[in-house]
Amino acid sequence: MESVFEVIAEPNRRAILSLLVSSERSVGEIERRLRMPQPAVSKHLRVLREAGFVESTVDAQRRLYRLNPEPLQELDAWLAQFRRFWSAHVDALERHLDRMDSSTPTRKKAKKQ
Amino acid sequence: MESVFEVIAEPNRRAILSLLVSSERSVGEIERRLRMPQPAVSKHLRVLREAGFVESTVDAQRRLYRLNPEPLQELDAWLAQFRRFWSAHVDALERHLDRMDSSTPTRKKAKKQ
DNA sequence: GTATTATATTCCTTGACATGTATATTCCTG
DNA sequence: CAGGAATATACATGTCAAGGAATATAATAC
Repeated sequence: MESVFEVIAEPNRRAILSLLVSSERSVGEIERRLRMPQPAVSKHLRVLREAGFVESTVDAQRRLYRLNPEPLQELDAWLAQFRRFWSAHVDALERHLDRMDSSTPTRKKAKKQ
Repeated sequence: MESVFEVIAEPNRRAILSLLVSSERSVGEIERRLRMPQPAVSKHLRVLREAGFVESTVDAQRRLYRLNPEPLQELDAWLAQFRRFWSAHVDALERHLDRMDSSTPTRKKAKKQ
C-alpha cells in the first residue's frame, strides 16, 4: 500500500474517511452505515491506520476510530503545485468566454460577442 | 481506471503531471526527463488523457501534451470536506503545544536554529 | 520511393489487492 | 465458567493494472 495516493484510491476507504469527518465511530457503526461486511471494514481500517489516516482507541470490545489529518494534508500539499496553474487557467477561460459571449456574469458588464 | 483517485495513484503519472505544470511537453521530452521507456510514457499519457488530466495537440510527428486542471480541481473539492476538520485539529494541537512548551516559532521569532 | 524519427498499440507475464468465507481473539455478561 | 458480541486475521480466489518487448502507424527527410 505505502502511499497516501494508493490508500485513497479505494472507494470504500474514501467512504470511511468521509464518514469519520463528523465524528469517531466504532467498527460496527461503520459496518452498518456503509453496509459493508465486517471483515472488509476491518481490513480497510487496518490500511488506513497503517497509513496514518485514522487512529483508534479501545472501548471494551469496541474500537473507536477517528480521523487523523496529516496524510490528507500531505495530499493537499501535493495538490498545491497545481493551484497556481488552474487559477491562471480559469482566468484565461473567463477572458476567452467574455470575448465570445457576454452572458457570463462574472464581474460587471460584458459586451456582445 | 475510471476514477481520478486511481489515476493519480500511479507515481509515474504523478511525475508526468508535475512535469507538465511548468509547460507543455512532447512525449520524447517526458521520456528523457523522467527516464522512462517510451511505451510507458505513451500508456500513462493515454490514461491521463482519457481521465481528462491532459490534452494534446499535434505538431508534425510530435504530440504536445499539456495539463488540464479539471480533474485536479475535483480532487481538491473532495479534500475540502476535511479542511475544516484539520484546521480545528491543528488549532487544538497548537494550543496543546503552547501549554507544554512556548518555543514554537509560528509567527515572528524563533530560538534554536 | 526508402529510411528515419516520433508516438501508439498489442501481447504477455507478473504481482498486488479487494473480496468472501471461515476462524481466531478479546472482552463482557450472566 | 459458558455464551455471545465486537473485532481482527487467515486463506483462497479472481481481477486488473503495470511493465517489458515487439511491432504498428504516422509524419518527415532524403
